[in-house]
Amino acid sequence: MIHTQAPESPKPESPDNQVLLRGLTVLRSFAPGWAQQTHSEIVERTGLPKATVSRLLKSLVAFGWLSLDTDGKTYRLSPVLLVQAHTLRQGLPWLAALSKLMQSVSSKHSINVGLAYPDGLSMMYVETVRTVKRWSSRQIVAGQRIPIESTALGQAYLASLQPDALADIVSQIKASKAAISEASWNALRDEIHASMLRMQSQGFCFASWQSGVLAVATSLITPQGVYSMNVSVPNTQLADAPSLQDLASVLLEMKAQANKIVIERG
Amino acid sequence: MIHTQAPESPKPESPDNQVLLRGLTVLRSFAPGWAQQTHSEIVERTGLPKATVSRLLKSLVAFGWLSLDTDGKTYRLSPVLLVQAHTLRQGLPWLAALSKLMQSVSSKHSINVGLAYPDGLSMMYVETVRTVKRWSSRQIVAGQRIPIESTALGQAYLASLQPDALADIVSQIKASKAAISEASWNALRDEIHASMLRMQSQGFCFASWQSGVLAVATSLITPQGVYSMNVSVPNTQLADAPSLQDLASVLLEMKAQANKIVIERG
DNA sequence: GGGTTTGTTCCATAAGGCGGAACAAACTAT
DNA sequence: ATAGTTTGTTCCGCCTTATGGAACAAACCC
Repeated sequence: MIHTQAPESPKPESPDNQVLLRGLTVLRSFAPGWAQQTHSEIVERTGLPKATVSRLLKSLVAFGWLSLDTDGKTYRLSPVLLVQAHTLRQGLPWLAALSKLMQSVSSKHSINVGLAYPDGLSMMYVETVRTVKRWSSRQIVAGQRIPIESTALGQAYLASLQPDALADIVSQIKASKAAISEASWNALRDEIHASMLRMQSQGFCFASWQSGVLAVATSLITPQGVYSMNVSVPNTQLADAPSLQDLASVLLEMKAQANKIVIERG
Repeated sequence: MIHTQAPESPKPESPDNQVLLRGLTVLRSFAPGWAQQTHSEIVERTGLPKATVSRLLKSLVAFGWLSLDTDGKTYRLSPVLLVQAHTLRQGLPWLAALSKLMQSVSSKHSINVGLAYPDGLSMMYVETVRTVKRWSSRQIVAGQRIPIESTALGQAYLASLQPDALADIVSQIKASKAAISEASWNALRDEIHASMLRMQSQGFCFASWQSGVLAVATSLITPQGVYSMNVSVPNTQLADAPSLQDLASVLLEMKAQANKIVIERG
């Protein structure tokens, strides 16, 4: 039905489920920073025709995936989505036990602990435990995304990939960074490479340029895919601040126990 | 495209967006207790034809809304959904401040505090704060659903409805309770009625038959719809346990402050 | 090694999605 | 008030693409 498309159209790829894709695209357009949108904003952000968006919005509201404010203009995701989030967590059989482990590690060492999952070129936090004592400047909560290429969390995931998959992601990253200079691109590339080696030899990795925070991360392989865990502390100069080595040993100990949990609760 | 439908089909209502509806139906079939499903389970639970489900699953995985386990058989919601949940919360402008309020109330009085939103015939927790001290038997987390008609939380919501909307919901509840006796239905009906009167006169309500827990609730009206808040404690016989009146006054005080928050952050 | 369950691909048919344009309604600035 | 602008909905003929039974393939299980 791609009436828009140029007439040549040599049947490119997958003629699959236009309507569904478009509806989900609208749902996706509600991303962090765009939690509420009007019809015209959605039209602009998705690039879909006015009439189409109008129809989709009506359906999405009727089906209970979007809700309309009392002003009759502002759309936002329906709170019912939280049920899905709840179900999702419930379906990760090892998550409950791992979450407890993360909490005990966090409170024992007064460090922040996070579990993340890859999402495109980002890592997305699935579960986080912050210590109250050492307050971190940025709020870190489940669902939040951070760049994949410049964080320990992301590099730990990259290190788990097969060479071809890695090459694919790296080229995507490069494409997304068209603006940066060749030199800093090379630096980034080297950084990633070094992290991979460190993962292989020592089992963890860290990203040197995360400002204000000292963090190490490692991967966690589950039947549901590759996740990534980190521990971090604000990068203070306090005397009792843990060293990189301290963090790494805590992390590796936690990883060992996490692996056991994942295997038990498959 | 309703090839299935009986041939009469006098064009009943809305011929709107079949594919989208069906795709979302599949997503919805991942409900609490059904966090992971195979193709055939989905076919059975949704009632859709095999071929259709096959196509939809392929699309939903490709679009990143479902994920497939490494066994190639088990589908579950993609962790990326947590981004949507995060966005959703971010889009409730008053939620962050209200959450802080809830936490301070909870820790000050050692009680559990909850915020919920109606979802069909259930109330769904949007935010919960449990005290560590008095441990409640049931785990209460965001996304969890509880019946609307037999809880303080639900009755507080019902009390906010217009008469016709209320009648509609009540008849739905009755329909869903076809099995119960006329007598206990009448008892339930009276209970709801009494709660409504209590809401109007005193501003809060409670449900007497929630076992093991003493809870009071009230409504919270926002530009995004009517929410419902409760405070509760395990129903112990301890000497220092708060009375119903204690809870109610805490709740009403909290409601007053919550209303201010909602108005400020509209 | 036959029978059952599970899942994918085919294919002719026509249902239902498509989007430009016309229309309606709500703001805004004179 | 009034004209112009922005925002959103409905119409409608065209035709793409969703549809589901059936055939097929694969895994599973006595």
